[in-house]
Amino acid sequence: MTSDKQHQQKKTDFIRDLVRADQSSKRHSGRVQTRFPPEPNGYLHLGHAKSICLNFGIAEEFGGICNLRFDDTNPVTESVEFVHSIQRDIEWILGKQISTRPLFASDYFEQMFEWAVLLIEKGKAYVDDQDAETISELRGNFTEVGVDSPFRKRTPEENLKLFQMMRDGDFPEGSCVLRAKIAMDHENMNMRDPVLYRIRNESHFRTENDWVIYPTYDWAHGQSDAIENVTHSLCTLEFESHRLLYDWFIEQLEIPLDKRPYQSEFARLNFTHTVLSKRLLKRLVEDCVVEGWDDPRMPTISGLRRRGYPSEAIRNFCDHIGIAKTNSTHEIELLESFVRTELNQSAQRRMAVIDPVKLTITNWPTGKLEYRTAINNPEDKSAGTREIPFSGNLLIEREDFMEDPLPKFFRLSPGREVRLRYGYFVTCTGFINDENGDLVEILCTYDPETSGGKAPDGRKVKATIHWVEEANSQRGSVATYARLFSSEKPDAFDDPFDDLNKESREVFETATFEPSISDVENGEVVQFERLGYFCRDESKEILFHQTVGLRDEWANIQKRNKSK
RNA sequence: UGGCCCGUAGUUCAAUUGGCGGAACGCCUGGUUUUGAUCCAGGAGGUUGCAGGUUCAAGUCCUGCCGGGCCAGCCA
Repeated sequence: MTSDKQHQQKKTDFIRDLVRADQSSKRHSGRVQTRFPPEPNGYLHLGHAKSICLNFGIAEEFGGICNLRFDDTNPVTESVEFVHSIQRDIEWILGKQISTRPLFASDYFEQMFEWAVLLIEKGKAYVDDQDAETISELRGNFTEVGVDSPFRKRTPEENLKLFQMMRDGDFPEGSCVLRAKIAMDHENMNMRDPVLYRIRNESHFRTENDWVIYPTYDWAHGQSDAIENVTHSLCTLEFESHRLLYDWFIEQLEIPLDKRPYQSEFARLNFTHTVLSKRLLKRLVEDCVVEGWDDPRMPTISGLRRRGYPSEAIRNFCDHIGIAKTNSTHEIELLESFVRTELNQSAQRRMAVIDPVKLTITNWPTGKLEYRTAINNPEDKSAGTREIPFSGNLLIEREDFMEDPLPKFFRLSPGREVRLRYGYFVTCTGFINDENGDLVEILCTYDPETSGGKAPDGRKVKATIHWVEEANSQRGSVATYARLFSSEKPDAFDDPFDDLNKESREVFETATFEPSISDVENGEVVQFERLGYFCRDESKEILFHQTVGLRDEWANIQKRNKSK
């Protein structure tokens, strides 16, 4: 972590270099202001986390502010539900409240209308009566120039009158639009007379029925930045070719130099084994592949929060990956390693057996129950200790026993001695299978001299396994998770859903826990020793979601053997 | 097909702006360990997309190629 912090201090990505240069050359009088501009039409995901850390981070580093602005220019898809979820997710990612109140592009509708009027007066915009299909056809393509609309030469007076009529609701939806008058033969397609306003007879979640014309994103975005005094308008690579258009608007509207936002573009975040497009995420929810936007398998902020990811880990991850213009896909393992680093420090340890099988200590005094002392967090002595009941009737992980042990399998098998964590050394003397040949019980003897897990004669065991005392155990469920998509790049499939991993969730409904599990609060993450980190669900019953597993050398050995 | 952007280790980023190509994660080996975890030490991994050019010196500057991304919504 130290090396990361050092790295961060001298970190110079191309955007910070630019901001630093602008600040020292006194552009905008040295002021730095950014913004995070989501559209309230869906839930935030990991890609947004990168942008949130960037925008709020730069504002903080350079002594400026970063506003949350909702780009609510399309009443068809947006709703107040998303406003709330977005705000909550941002504050969770940031680990603190946003210091400024949220802003809305819809608050600037009147100003944008006036600017559109100005453009018309300058002869730089016109009302076009062509339908959407015709406009598209006449726009041309990469090799052919576009063709002027027959309505392109309408006079400013006529356009002014028609635009006012559009606003007044005199025309049906789709009958006309307001277009910028730039150049139909421009090599940049975005400059071929883009649409500025369209008619939508829809109620907007904030302006309600005040408007029937709505600005397009292209028309609204740069001007919203200018209104808010944004100095550095940071966005993803796909808006690179729009920058020319945004600058053209600002120039035409004669926005003063010190109020002009300057756009820089960075690569969006991608991960292996998942998708990060709103469209596909929405489909996962609607097709019931997952159980909602906050399903622990979703790469949404709410999904990760439910799964137990610490926001600190996400922030550290974003700091670590930096920003660049190279399209890139990160290994999801890298994020997970940040999660482990964080949780290893903070999570209390508990014992749980998620796939239990009986272990009976045959030489244990009948009816005897004793308590063993366990350390809550070896990385944090202040977390203290707790007492765990122990007897001759235990449950252990089915995985921790093999009748015929594979090479390098160190755990229990007939004749072998292992340590029960915080308990005693036990030696397997036998096992019982049912009529189907399935293991139902393991028989052991214990060595009373090894109380606390140490042998006075100094003999060693190769494995320590976890356990739960049966009579005093708590019962509940544990869900473990695997990748939602099997391949590294599901986007490479014609339909990424063909790559869905059908076994992305496994629920252990007969999981057992040590009694102190009831102290774990909803939403809290604990480490189940030797299993991984698990987050308690908000539900009343005992239910844990696997946050991330521990690094697992045994699993690596098995994987290697398989591929041989 | 036109325009714009991007190519450095398996992955993601560095390289004091033209001066001996490094780090993190992953992988491998060893040590420590009452979690096969953590922690510690070490290792493998590179023709800097390719070919020219400028220069005492090029990952960095120039030219050409190759590969990838984005743009032809009244989505954002």
